[in-house]
Amino acid sequence: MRIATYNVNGVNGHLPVLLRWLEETKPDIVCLQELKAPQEKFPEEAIAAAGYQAVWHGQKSWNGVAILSRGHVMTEAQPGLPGDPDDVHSRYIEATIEGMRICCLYLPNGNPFPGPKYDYKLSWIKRLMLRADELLTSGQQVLLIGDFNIIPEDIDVYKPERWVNDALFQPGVRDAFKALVAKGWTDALRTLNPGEVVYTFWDYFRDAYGRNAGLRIDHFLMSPSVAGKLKAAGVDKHVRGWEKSSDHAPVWVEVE
DNA sequence: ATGCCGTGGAAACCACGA
Repeated sequence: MRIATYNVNGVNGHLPVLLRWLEETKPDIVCLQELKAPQEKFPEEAIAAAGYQAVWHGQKSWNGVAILSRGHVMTEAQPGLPGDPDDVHSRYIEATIEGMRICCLYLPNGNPFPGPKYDYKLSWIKRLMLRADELLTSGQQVLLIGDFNIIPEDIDVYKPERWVNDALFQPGVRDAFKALVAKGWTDALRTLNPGEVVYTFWDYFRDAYGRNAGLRIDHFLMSPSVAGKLKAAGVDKHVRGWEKSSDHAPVWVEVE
């Protein structure tokens, strides 16, 4: 089974690229982030015509997340990350597919650092870690998937020294990612590509993609029972080179 | 060293992204 994640940077603005990629790679499960569309403007019909059932949590202008399933029953969809009833951002949705709890997340960017946006990022991470603890102790098969807006290590950014003041590269958020791994979550891309440069995002300007000046910020974290079935992981890097592409590339894993 | 590009929504610019 192939599971993928893709920050689409506007699900309607980049719909042709999304549909082309779905047709080309036909993943079984897809997590989408940055829909940038209100609930009623999600392109449900086009996604259905491509063969996918969908659940989503939209928001006007910004954020927005979705889970797509191709030929596998999707149940118990639950939007929202617990822990703060005042948080109105659409950044999190869970659903169950084939016995796996799929958690699709779009973690706050947090820039500029320091500041209230970075504080929001830290508080959001705290809530995510509480939910992650719950899911891990439940013993079920769980995947935390999406745009974490965290650069885990120096190898995950083209020039680490340029990112030391950036919210994506602060010790505070990198330590949180490390803590999740230490608790038993497997970083699928890093585990299957040890010591290799693997990017998932390239800026639109300065020909970042052409220069391969990228970041690894889209991640799969797997609970032990799923990690044991992990067979492959990679990035559909060529999609970033398509006309009218998102600034992220799709990322995928294969599980038994 | 830097939103240099791009999206969405409102208003012919602004907020936001990483």
